[in-house]
Amino acid sequence: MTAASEPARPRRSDATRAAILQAARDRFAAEGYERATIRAIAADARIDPSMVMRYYGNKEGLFAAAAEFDLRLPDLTAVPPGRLGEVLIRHFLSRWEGDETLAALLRAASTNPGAAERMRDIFADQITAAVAAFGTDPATAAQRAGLVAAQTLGLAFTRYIVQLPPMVTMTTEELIAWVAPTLQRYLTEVPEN
Amino acid sequence: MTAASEPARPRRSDATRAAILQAARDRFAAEGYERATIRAIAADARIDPSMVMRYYGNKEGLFAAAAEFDLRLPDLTAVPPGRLGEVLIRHFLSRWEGDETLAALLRAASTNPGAAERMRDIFADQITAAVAAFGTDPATAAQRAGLVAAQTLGLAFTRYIVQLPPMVTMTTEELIAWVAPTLQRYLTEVPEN
DNA sequence: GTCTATAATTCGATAGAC
DNA sequence: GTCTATCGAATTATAGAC
Repeated sequence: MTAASEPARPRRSDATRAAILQAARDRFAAEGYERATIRAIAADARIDPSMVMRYYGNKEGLFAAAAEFDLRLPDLTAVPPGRLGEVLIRHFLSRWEGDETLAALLRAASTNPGAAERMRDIFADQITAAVAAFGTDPATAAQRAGLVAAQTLGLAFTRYIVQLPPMVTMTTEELIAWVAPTLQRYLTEVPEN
Repeated sequence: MTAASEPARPRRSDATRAAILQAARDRFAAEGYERATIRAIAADARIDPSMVMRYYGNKEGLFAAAAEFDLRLPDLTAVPPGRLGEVLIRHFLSRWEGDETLAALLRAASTNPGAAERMRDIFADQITAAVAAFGTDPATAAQRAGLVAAQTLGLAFTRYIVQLPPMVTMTTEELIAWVAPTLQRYLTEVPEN
């Protein structure tokens, strides 16, 4: 048994696996879960479709591997309290401009239950933890995190998926100027009711 | 030629057509465009699959007919200027709670280009017109409309599609209290940059 | 108007040679 | 590790009987 504990030796198939994952992200991001076919992904990666099955078992396993995503949220306790909203939206925009994994998740989450569950885990857990960590009113931390996710995902959905003209045209700085105060309020202000 | 101009005489097939459209909305809303099959829709409507083809030509035609949607935005010029955000979000929530057409559009727009185009038309045209009508800074009217659509669709996406727990749990009044000030700012306040 | 039968594709997944 | 061949199932869409 020479397996299970050799992180040092790169397998020869690692390049193939990486090519498959990259092609899978592209296809899932562009076409969603159902329309992205294993055959097309394999063709993009210049390998045989059966290799995809061999490495990832089935289509769901491939998606699970391709849709791994970490928001990489910064430590909000180290941010000046008045600039939390700006830091957050700036981070989100830079995090997913140029990484199509989020687009793949967004498109797939609309129709695939597994993808929706992953989206719940990512946004609920990671944002809730970040929001709860810096301590505004623990009783409403989950609500605040949900609202941040709603505004953030709405921006991504309209800008990258539906591509509403004004949302596509705006520069990132314009978006930040508009949305930062919204997130700031969701994070720090006391509800009115 | 007795056709083309008899809006008075109800065809005997109208009940069938209505049943098909209702079943189509249900399926498209629950499963998205690709996974909703004509066979399943026909079975729900208790008719033969070929009838769907006969009435609507093909799957895209069926979706186009089923996804007809009007936001029915109120006349914003008749609203007290300080309550625009609240009126808008309250209207949105009541408009689509209980009408699955929006859910069908949201799910389908993620993967179907035609559905995305329809979503652009609805939200860009209808909201832009409503925003432009009451006259805050015409130069940024399109941006404001886009931001309203982003926050609104993000709410719908997280509450009805992805079903983030906090967004599902909140009551409509809680949502209104949180989101109304956001829309109010997008509609009426001057950008900071 | 309604249904049967089926054409024509396409897909995920498997078996097995090399 | 890689590929060929193919199965079995599901889909949209069509042709045509009644």
